[in-house]
Amino acid sequence: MAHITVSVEYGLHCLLWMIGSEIRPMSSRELAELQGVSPSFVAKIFPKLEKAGIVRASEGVRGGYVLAKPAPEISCLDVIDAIDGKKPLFDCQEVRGGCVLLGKKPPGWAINGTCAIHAVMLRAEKSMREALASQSLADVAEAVGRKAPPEFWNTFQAWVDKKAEARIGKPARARPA
Amino acid sequence: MAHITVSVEYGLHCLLWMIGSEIRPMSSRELAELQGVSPSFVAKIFPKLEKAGIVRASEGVRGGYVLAKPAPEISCLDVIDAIDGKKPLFDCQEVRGGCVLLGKKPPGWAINGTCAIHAVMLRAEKSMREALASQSLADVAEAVGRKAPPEFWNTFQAWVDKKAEARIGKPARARPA
DNA sequence: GGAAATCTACTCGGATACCGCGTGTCCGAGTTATGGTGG
DNA sequence: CCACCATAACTCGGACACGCGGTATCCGAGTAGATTTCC
Repeated sequence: MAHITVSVEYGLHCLLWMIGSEIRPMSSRELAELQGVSPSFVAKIFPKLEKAGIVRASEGVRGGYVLAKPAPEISCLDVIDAIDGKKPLFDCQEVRGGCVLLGKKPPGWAINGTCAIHAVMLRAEKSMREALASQSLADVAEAVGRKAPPEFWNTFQAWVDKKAEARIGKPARARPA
Repeated sequence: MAHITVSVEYGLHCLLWMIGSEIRPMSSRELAELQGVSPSFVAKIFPKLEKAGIVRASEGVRGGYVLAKPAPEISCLDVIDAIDGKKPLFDCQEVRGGCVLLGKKPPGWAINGTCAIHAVMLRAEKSMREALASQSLADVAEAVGRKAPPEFWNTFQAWVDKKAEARIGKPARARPA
């Protein structure tokens, strides 16, 4: 298990597919099927992205999710914090205050301010977060687009259109009984 | 639970206490008692530090651990990797290869090279590791020493000496039967 | 022919099990220093 | 007085349970669209 979870990975991949599809919402089921991952799991991720203001949900038979902001304004860090909940790199246990030499009531110099070890971790965490914040969804999408051949996007668009059409024209068919 | 574990925290705190005590080894029990943490847990950590070449173990009744290198040559990153085992920040599941549009045998352009999302994570991980590698045990110890009053170190030395004396003069007393 | 009601299938959203890693504890093997014993 | 030996307590080192967070799944509430029916 790594610090950045699989949920974040799925979320980022989904968001990349959603770029350019701001008009026609994509459902969590479509996104899951497209990538060959568990639909239930993907469905669990998106409510978090919606609460964070990264995507906007629309309900109903032709509903789904749409990016709530332009891709350049969504950073990887935003997605990570939205899904994993801003969990810290390091959880200081305040060991310094438990030293037997300090007694039950440690003096101020021992517990005031930030623990020196914690400070190192905070600096490292800041570097990490800055690196993640500097990369937007658009940046990542551009890197992906540089590799895929142009024809692939036509194939993708055709797949989306086919799925969109399959969602209409079926309801209220001949009554079972 | 955070990415950097409590084991690392305990290990770093112990190593800080060991600086300057290169002659008289400190046992894992002493280090635990000094800080008011579980002796069993501390004892579980040190074998990893020894295998990584950070500390040197000596056995027997007056045994214990000693820093294997000068404090300025031990970085926080060394300790983290030694205890937590160089676990990555992000574990890429290669989602890109599972896209249904690519079929069972994805073309080379889709799976060659590093996944774009993975690349972002690797850059962030590199930044984090560099920040951790730039801080040595000596640096952290200096930050701690700047806060503690000089008298405190005398108290600490006295405590160590008392513990060292308590370890001798007891074995082989009058036979029970 | 037009408009309202109904019905279906789809959507989101949260609540519920399973599993693996980290935390915490314990016990066994080996070694060193001590104290006594014999020469 | 010196060298040897047995003893005991301490050390390290790895193997064994408990609990929490992440992964994966399922089911219920609500909504938009299409069909059907009635005027």
